[in-house]
Amino acid sequence: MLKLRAGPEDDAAASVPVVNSPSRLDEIVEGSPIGLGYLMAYMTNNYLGPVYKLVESRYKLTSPEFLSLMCIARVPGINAIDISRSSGRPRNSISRAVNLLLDKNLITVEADLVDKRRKRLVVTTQGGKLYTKIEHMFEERHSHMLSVLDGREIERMEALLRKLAFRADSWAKPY
Amino acid sequence: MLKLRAGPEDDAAASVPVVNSPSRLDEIVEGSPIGLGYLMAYMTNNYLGPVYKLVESRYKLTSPEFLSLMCIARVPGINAIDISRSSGRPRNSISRAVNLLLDKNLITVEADLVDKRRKRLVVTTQGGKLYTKIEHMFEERHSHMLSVLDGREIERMEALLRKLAFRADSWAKPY
DNA sequence: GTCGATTTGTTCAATATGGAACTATATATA
DNA sequence: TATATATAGTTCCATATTGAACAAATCGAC
Repeated sequence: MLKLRAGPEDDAAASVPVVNSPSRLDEIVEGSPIGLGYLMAYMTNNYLGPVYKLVESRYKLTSPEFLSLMCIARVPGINAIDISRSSGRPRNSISRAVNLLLDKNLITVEADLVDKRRKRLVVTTQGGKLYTKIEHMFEERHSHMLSVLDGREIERMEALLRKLAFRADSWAKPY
Repeated sequence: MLKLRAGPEDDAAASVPVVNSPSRLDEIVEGSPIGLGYLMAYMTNNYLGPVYKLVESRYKLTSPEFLSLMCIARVPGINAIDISRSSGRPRNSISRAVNLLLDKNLITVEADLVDKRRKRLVVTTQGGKLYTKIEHMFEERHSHMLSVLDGREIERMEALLRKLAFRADSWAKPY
C-alpha cells in the first residue's frame, strides 16, 4: 500500500491558496465575441485549479486520477473509455490514471462478461473513503465560489450548464 | 521568422474533431453536490479543448502562447503578471509563452517608464492578424456550442459568469 | 462462417507544465 | 540613507500530458 497523504493536517477541506485579483479581466472580456468561453475557462482555472493542486499535493493524486476516482465512485462498473468521454480527457491519460489507482488499492477491476476488451471499475472501501474526503474539499470550494449567487441564480446556472452539456450531440457534430 | 502554419488549408475556422457522446455524464453529475463545477470543467474541456488543439497543431502555438496573444491583442501594453492573473495560469508559463511570441515576431516589448521591472507587451501587425484568425476559430466553435441556447439564455449565462468572475475578491479570500 | 473495420486499452517518446529558487527593481519603515 | 519586504520576470528541473503506433477483442457486411 502506498502512502496517500502528503501534509500532516487532514482536517476538512483545508485552505486553497488565495487567488489574486483578476486585474485586467474586464478589459479582456469586454466586447469580446468569445467572452463567454473565456470566462468559462477562467472560472475552471481559478476555482477548480487550486483544489486540483491541493488534492495533488495532499493525496498524491494527479488530476486524471481523482477525476477517474470520482467517476468510478459515482458510477460503479464504469470503464475507462466512458470516463474519458465523460470528462473530456484523452484515453491514454485515463488508462494510466486507472492503473495508478489500482496500484494504490483505491479501485479494483471486475471482468466484463459481455465484452472482454472492457474493464469494469469499482472503488475499494479505501477508495470510497478517499473520494468522500475529496468531494468535501470540492464542495467547500464550490460553495465559496457560488456564494456570490443567490439560490435562484445557482439553479439557473446549473440548468444552463446541463442543457449545454447534455445536448452534446447537437453541438459536437463536425463542421 | 518561423513558419506558423502546419496544415495546408487556411480556410476559415476549420474542422474541430467530433466530440464523442458523453455517455455516462448524466449518471456522474446527477445528485452530485459538485455537479455544477464538474459540468463547468466538462464544458471547458470539451469546447475549448478541441479548438486549443487545433490552434496548437495549425499555428504551432501552445495554449499559454495564444492565451497571452489574446490578452495582448485585446489589452495593448498589458504585462506578463496581469496576463497570468487574468487567465489563471502560472507566471512562469506566461513568461515562457511571451518569450516564444517574441521569437516569432508576434509581439514586441515596450519599456515601462514607471516601473523598470515591467514589460509592456504589444502585438505586431503579424500578431494582430494571427489573433484575428484564431478569434474566428473560437467564435465559430463558440456559436456551435451556444446554438443549443436561445438569445435570452445566452445573455443569462454570460451575466452569471461575469458575476462570478468579477466578484473574485469575494470568493477568492482565504478559508 | 470470414475478412476488414471499429473499439478498448496500453506503451512509448516527445513535449508541455509548474513549483522552487533566483535576479533585479520597487516600496515601506525607521 | 539603510534595511527589510514585496513584486516582475526568468531559469531550472522534475513531472504530467498527450499524439501515435500498437495488440486484442468485437462488430458488421457479406
